[in-house]
Amino acid sequence: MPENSDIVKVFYEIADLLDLLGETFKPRAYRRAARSIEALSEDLADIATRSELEDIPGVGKAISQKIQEFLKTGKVRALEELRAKVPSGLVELLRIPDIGPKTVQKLHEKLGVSTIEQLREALEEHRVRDLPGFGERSEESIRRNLELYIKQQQRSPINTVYHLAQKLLNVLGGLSGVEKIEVAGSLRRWRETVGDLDILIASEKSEPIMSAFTQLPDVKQILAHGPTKSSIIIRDGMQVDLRVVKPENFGAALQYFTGSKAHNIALRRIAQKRKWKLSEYSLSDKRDGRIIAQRTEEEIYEALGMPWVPPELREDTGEIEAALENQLPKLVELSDIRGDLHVHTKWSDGRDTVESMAQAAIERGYEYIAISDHSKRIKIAKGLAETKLREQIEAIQKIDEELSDIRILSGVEVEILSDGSLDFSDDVLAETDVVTASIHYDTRGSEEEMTERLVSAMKNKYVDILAHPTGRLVGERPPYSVNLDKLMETAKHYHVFLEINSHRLDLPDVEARRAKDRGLKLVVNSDAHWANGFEIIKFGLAVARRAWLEATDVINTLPFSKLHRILKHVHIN
DNA sequence: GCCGTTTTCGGCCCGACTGTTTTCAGTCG
Repeated sequence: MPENSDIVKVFYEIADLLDLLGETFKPRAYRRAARSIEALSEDLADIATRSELEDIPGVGKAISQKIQEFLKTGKVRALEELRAKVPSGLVELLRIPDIGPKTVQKLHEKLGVSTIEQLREALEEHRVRDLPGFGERSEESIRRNLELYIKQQQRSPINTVYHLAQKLLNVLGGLSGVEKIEVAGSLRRWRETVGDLDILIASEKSEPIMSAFTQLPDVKQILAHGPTKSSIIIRDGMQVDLRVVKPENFGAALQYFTGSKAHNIALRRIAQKRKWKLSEYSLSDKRDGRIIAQRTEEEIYEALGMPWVPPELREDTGEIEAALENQLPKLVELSDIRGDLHVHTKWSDGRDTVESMAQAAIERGYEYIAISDHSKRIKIAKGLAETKLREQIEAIQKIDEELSDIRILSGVEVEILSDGSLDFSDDVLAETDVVTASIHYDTRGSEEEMTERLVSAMKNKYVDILAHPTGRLVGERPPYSVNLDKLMETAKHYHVFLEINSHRLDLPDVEARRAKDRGLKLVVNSDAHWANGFEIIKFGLAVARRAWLEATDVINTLPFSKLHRILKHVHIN
């Protein structure tokens, strides 16, 4: 069964090929359709069955037909025809920074370059500098960009970039003349990975700030250095873009640089209809240049007829329509979170004791935590055998009685074995308060096998939570093959809560949103392995917010008095 | 190729920076 993402790839490739053939507007149309489809929470096949493909924004007659053709045959003839017209390596050349369709065309027509390898040769033989409109400098720039492309075409997980950003904000925020400083871009939207880091500063004088920025001790390469906009590569390979604007333009600039690109394009279309234009400086009247809004994001959104849209939602996946109808969700916030149901201790592979984890949770203002150490099958994580687990349950009970500020639940992160059975028998599970099931080993089964394994675990009458349901670890490990629709259906039927794991970012935002759409409740857990580990909940919370989740969609926003009623077997004392 | 509170034809987001030009094209975000 073809997935939406397969047809998305087809349309992006068609767009690239049309670019290379010199088309201007058709590529945009295909990209717009591709983005719309990426945002769907429903299978194209189902939409096609209802003959509603053309209701998708950006999808008209021609694209609708191509979707149907793809669903039927698994191919799109128009794509095959385009591929036949364009040498196969050219599309990859477009991936190199600063090389666009026009440059690729020239490289191919004048120099016969159609692959990365041929480009490298042409650069070595200094043939690129002889192209019309090119010179020594542009040849050198292409050489560097090619190196960059080969070395690191990767986005970094948000947790690593987040801390780098905090450091840069501290340094740059301390420069004289800086009135305001904010991160923008995908980091402000809390995307799970970040390609480059965007920082925005409000100041009356930009040049000194730009000079200081490009002379930071960690700068490895300066990509651009203008009076208001500069880009650098810092030592660990991350690209950082800095933009300085006047304080009165800060709102418009922040809106603009936060993106996403798709969100901004959609906003501009709305502005355009009113004969206005929206730029990084202001929202203004096209006819007389009158400024309508510029100082804050709130003013700009309000002028466009909608409330301020939280950055996490700005992906053009329905948030603008919702905002226009005043139907934005009231997103779950950190202050809504009352506890954490996935916490490890020294008993298995954690670093700290039950007491210190409880103390750290109290300091965060939590009402409850569940200690859920690994089960015996996971030897590498010192998984607990039955006797150890029983000892731990007793120990936790004691500590729970001593500490009046918090409830400590006895939980377990029980391994789902290869055959779908659990690492503990039911009578052992029954002694705990909350059971979290998950998979850590033997993850290479087929989609059917992995799905069946997870489904049979969820059918166990003691399982409350399925932890990191897809198995992915953002930036490191891909998900296992699993049918998430089936998984969600089962979770709903057997009252299992799917986890958003703050360390792995699993479920991913898109899937968490689908889960909500299906009426499931989720739990946002830290998976903390030491006392300072609770703070990473902010990354899981960001996933929840990007998934449009409200407090009522997240069970660990409930007070304990209500939470224990929806878990299957909490022992109340 | 898509779309419609000026439109079923004629538009399609906006501006900074770079390198090559001598007024601009290409790329990016």
